[in-house]
Amino acid sequence: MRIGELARRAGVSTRALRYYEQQGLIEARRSANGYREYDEADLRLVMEIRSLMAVGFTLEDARPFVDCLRSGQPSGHACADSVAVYRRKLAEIDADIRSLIARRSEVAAQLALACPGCVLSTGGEP
Amino acid sequence: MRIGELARRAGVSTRALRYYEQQGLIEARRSANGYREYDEADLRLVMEIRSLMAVGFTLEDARPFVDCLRSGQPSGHACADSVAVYRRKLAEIDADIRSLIARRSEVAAQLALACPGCVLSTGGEP
DNA sequence: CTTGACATTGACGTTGGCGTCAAGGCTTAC
DNA sequence: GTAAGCCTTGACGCCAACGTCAATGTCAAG
Repeated sequence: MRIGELARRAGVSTRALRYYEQQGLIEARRSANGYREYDEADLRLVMEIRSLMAVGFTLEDARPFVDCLRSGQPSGHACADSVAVYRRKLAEIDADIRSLIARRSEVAAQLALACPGCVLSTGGEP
Repeated sequence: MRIGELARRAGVSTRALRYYEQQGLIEARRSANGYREYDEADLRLVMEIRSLMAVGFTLEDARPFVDCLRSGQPSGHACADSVAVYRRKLAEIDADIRSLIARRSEVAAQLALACPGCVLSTGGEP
């Protein structure tokens, strides 16, 4: 398939696909007229990238998963590097959550000073 | 005082101060040679900005607080606009926390699939 | 033949909050 | 006079992940 079809099927823009290629995440063979040609394996790569980005991974974070799939593994998280990224991202997310909770309490305290009673009506912590 | 002293006392760069001025957050009168001249009130403005940024506010978020102080209020959160920003930011932070927690559980689930036992050793949620 | 839908590369724009030169002017101390 | 240390404006760089435009090529259908 060509880039437009891959984009539609993967739910991304053609620009994004060219960008992924530029970043070395995906490759395409070229047909005689210079058009990129993709197959079903490429679609799986792009879907893997998008599902990882959907949970907050960067393209660099996604790279080991893509490499894993391209190395012939049936799933992107079957490789040690991918698992390492999972663990690192989990730690990052935990740190972010802790930081946000700390900020929340600081802001809530300031709001309580500025407008007693306002904090109670905001709905509280999740 | 001139820009260098204000920068030192506020703990910011001179570049940051010029940027705040460009964004209309602070003003400076000019001495005969064209140098910016600041007073203690300006120092308070900059400290207000920094303390807000320290808890994740953008410069735009800080604007109502600065306007409040410049209007003669003794504290930046004494105005209705400031309180509104506090409430909005609290809601934003809450949404961010919820989103991060959702991502965390998705990533943890993927990690559990990829490497059973890994999740338990990461320390758990905050 | 031409229209239209596809494709190509290249390059600039976006967002926020500055960092980092560049090229020069002012002031004071030696 | 000259070195040091302050200041000025202007302008490009950075980070991610593309969006968007430009100018052009390809190909099947009418």
